[in-house]
Amino acid sequence: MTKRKQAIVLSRRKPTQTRARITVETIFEATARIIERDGAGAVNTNAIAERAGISVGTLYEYFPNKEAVLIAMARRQLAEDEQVIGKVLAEALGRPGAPLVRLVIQTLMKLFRTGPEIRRAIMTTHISSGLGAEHARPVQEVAEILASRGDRILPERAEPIPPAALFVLTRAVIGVLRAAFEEQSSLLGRPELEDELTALIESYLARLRTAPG
Amino acid sequence: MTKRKQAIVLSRRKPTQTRARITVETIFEATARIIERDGAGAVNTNAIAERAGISVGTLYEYFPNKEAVLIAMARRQLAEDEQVIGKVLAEALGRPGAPLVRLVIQTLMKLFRTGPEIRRAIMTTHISSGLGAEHARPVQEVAEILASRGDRILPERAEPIPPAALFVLTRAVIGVLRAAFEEQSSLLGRPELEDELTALIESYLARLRTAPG
Amino acid sequence: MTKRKQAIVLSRRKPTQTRARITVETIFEATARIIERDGAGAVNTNAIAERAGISVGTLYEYFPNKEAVLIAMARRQLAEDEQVIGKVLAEALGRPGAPLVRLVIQTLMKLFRTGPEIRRAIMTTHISSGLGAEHARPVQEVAEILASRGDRILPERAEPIPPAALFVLTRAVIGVLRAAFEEQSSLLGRPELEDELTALIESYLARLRTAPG
Amino acid sequence: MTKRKQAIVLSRRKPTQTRARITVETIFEATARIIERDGAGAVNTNAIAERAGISVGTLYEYFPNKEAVLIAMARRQLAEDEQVIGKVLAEALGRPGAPLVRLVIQTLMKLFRTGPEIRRAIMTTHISSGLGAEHARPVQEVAEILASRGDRILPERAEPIPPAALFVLTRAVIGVLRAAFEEQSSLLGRPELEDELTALIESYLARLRTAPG
DNA sequence: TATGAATGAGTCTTCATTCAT
DNA sequence: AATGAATGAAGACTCATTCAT
Repeated sequence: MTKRKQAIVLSRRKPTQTRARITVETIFEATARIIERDGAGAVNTNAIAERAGISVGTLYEYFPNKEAVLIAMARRQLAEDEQVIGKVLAEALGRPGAPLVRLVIQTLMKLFRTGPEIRRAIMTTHISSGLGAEHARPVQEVAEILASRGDRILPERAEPIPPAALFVLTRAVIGVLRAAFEEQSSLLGRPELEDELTALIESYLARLRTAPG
Repeated sequence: MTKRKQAIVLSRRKPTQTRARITVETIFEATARIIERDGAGAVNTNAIAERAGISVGTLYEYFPNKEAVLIAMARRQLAEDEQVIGKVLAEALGRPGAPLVRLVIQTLMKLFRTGPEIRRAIMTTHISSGLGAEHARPVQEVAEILASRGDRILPERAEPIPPAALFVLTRAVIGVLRAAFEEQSSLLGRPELEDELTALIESYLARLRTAPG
Repeated sequence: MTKRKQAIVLSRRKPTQTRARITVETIFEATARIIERDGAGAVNTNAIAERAGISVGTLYEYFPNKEAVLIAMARRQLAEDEQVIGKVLAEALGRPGAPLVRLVIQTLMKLFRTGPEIRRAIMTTHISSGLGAEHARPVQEVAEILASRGDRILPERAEPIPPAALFVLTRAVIGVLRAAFEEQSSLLGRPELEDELTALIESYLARLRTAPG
Repeated sequence: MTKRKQAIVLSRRKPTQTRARITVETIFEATARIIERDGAGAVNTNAIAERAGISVGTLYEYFPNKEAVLIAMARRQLAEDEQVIGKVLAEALGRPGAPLVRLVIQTLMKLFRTGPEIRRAIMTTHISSGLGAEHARPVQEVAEILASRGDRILPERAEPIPPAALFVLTRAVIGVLRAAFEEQSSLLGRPELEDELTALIESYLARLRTAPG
């Protein structure tokens, strides 16, 4: 019995996981499309399953409940955001003189511009589920990198940026962007917003540089 | 019949309006308590009516649908916020040397700290209903006042603050505060947050002062 | 049609093989544990298979449907009960002067006391499936033995005990015990119950002895 | 649909409590008919509502959940049983020389004979819900009356019947009857069953009369 | 104006059963 | 023989809204 069981586990492992990933992806895709076409209110498990071309039962094989689908989507989105920003940052850090803050903000703006409806819907669930803190992770990550690279960003400052400053820095950025897309502000596409947001952060960083530790 | 009806309406107008205001207030109060005690998910018209001590029918006499209740609450909250901030600002402007920005931020922080659950719930509906822009009104108002009082806030600047700058300014502030309470950050009660947020705004204002129009 | 009702075929494969018997036993064991831990409502084929360490498919290889599992369990339990009582009876009959009725009742009480939840659940299904008559078989068997041994139990009586009397006798005993454990009566563990039940049967037997055939 | 609506209109005219009673009765009636026609497994809230000519919502206005409907039915049945038996008993006690035990058993048999499917279904739920003890109430009541009327039933006995004896007495009777209808025994309609059950109880009572307190 | 019983479409979720591997 | 992912019908329950009184 034990022998057979182990053999099966080993042999089925790979194909199962690949198929699972595909199914999950299909579910996310279906959910996104529903939000896009009919609004967040139209999201329900039956609709998701139908659009995904699977049965509700299968959906529930992958997620314990409806909320879990949205949370997983939010997390995946956040992880993707992190990746994108990380890549931009890495590239910029390797290029002396690159406008770091502006680049990051540009990247964030681009992210927020694509599929804002979907982003809003999944993030709302995410926050409602008490997972709001995860929300700022992509920017937080960047901020931490910038903070640790004090020699480049804040050359005159030896001490690390205090937590409150980091919090303000990151939440200010995403707060402005969130507001812009929540309000469907016409500024979202415009360079002024990018300029001002960059100015906000840079002036703050300049202050941090000279502020008493 | 019509004649008499009108006469009655005219004669009862004032008491009726007072009663209406009381009923509306009772509905708001009931809704707030439900959110507070059982979460936003427990809010439904029957529950509101029951807790308010009225019938669902009456509720629908005052509001066309459930969403309208939440929107009205959000608007009232926003109006109240405006009042509070306006008062603080007026007082501060009358007192030369008062730390305007800090005072406003302190006031905002206090507002966000009280009944965060309720605030979040009604604001979420508000935003979902596409009314997100109203959301920033209290701060916007202040910002506009400050901007128009350029002589005091931005003495060296003649031109009005551009819209994008105003947007960034206001949304950064509420974005930070929103994040703090959505994430239930321990920073919410602490003076560091106030300090850093004040610093953020003041450094930005300083930059605006000297920036090319 | 997902939930296809099949004709009652009690088992698909004959457990002639040792492995088959082990698998069936494992299924019973798993079912019993689920009832014990989470109640009869938690019994479902997927859960049984999972806990039994087999796949649902395998379960369906041994039983045509869920109901069949419970019925088979009930029957096995009943057969076990019969065995136990038969052994007690045989031993008592070989020992002149042994309190037959009391011994049987003691044995029955002990049986009902162990795993009452499981017993109830499987017996309920058993009865619902119209197999209630089998339910009294262990006691019936005993009663028939006693009846046939009229010379010892009812010495003055030549004729066999009529069916109605046998029915009343047997069902009264199991009825009292069933009630005791269904009502979770505190009497279940007490000697008074045993005494009174013995008295009930003995007084009835005494009457039968003298009653007109 | 129109038909139903009118019926509702008519019933709405009556006082609230009367209407409620009627609705509850309609729900019970519908449930009983479903059990009768399609078995206990066919009972579901939508079916009940449909057959009752009301909406599911209305059903849930009267009962918190499906189980509650069955429990309420069981309780009403039990109360009715009590009433019937009480009446028979009162009448018999007023008539010296009346065969009390036999009359009660006759009455019980008649009760068990009518609508056995329904009785079984609602009583099964009742027991599953841990309310099994209520199940014996009608007979218990009678037994207590008989016990307190010791002068008539057990003239030589001064002390009250001990609880265990009462338990055995009552559960034996309902146990036999329950078995008879659960097994759909052909004895249910026959006088032999009545005779033997009466004999069982009377011989036990005779023993109790002379037994040491 | 107020009432609140009634409505019923809509949602989530479960689970017995199948079948391709 | 065994597997277990997939199925999808079914069912419990909710709640925004209406309307006759």
